[in-house]
Amino acid sequence: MSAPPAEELVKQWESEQARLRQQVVEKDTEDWQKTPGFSGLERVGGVDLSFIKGDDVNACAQLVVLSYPDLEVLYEDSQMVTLTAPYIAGFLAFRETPFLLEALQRLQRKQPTLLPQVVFVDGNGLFHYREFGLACHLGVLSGLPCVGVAKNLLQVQGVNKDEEHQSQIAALQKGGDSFPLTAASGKVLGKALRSSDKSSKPVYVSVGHKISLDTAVRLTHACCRYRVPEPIRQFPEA
DNA sequence: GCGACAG
DNA sequence: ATCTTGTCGC
Repeated sequence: MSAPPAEELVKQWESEQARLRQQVVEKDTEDWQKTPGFSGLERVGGVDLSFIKGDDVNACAQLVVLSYPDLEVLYEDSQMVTLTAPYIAGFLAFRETPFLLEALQRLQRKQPTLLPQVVFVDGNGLFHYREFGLACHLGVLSGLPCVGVAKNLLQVQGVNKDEEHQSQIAALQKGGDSFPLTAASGKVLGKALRSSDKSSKPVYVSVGHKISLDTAVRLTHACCRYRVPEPIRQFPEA
């Protein structure tokens, strides 16, 4: 048997994204999201896959749950996994989601009361070529509210890393300041957020699932001690 | 040929 | 993603 050509795979993945895209909920669905201080929010999660050296097949899938607002570790899980799908920009979810979901399912089985009320994901949500990045994918498949936080700008739908963008970054004065990432269509796909007073390089926040963009940005800022939100900043060692 | 390319 | 040391500044 021969492996399916990459082109065929990509077509298949595109249609899968289009199908799941319809299930994304782009607004606040939880009570805690609607309060100024997120009252009722007690657990925030983060997921990530980390690699070693030049090995792009074996990775460590990690899930951490922190208390809110103290951001103390309540739960952590690390599992070595073997990846099957290649990394193709725009299709990160097909490579990582299965293992992130497994981690959430292990938690649900062992300590369901520790399930996070929102999950931070390394990568984009709606800020994506087809408005369905990793954070949306994981959100829809898990049913949990998810927030996408990317450390680098994906140049997509007319959003460019040009001089205008650079000057908007320069105008972010303090932690919490942000500016919208607007697609050619006019839709705001995400926001560039200065996540702390000390970091001049912003993070790129977008809706994953079951949360509004403004709430996602506000929550991200509330979870940042440094540039990257605590739940996805640094994970325990493998 | 050159630039872009979440993780 | 990951490889890597020092260095400059507060």
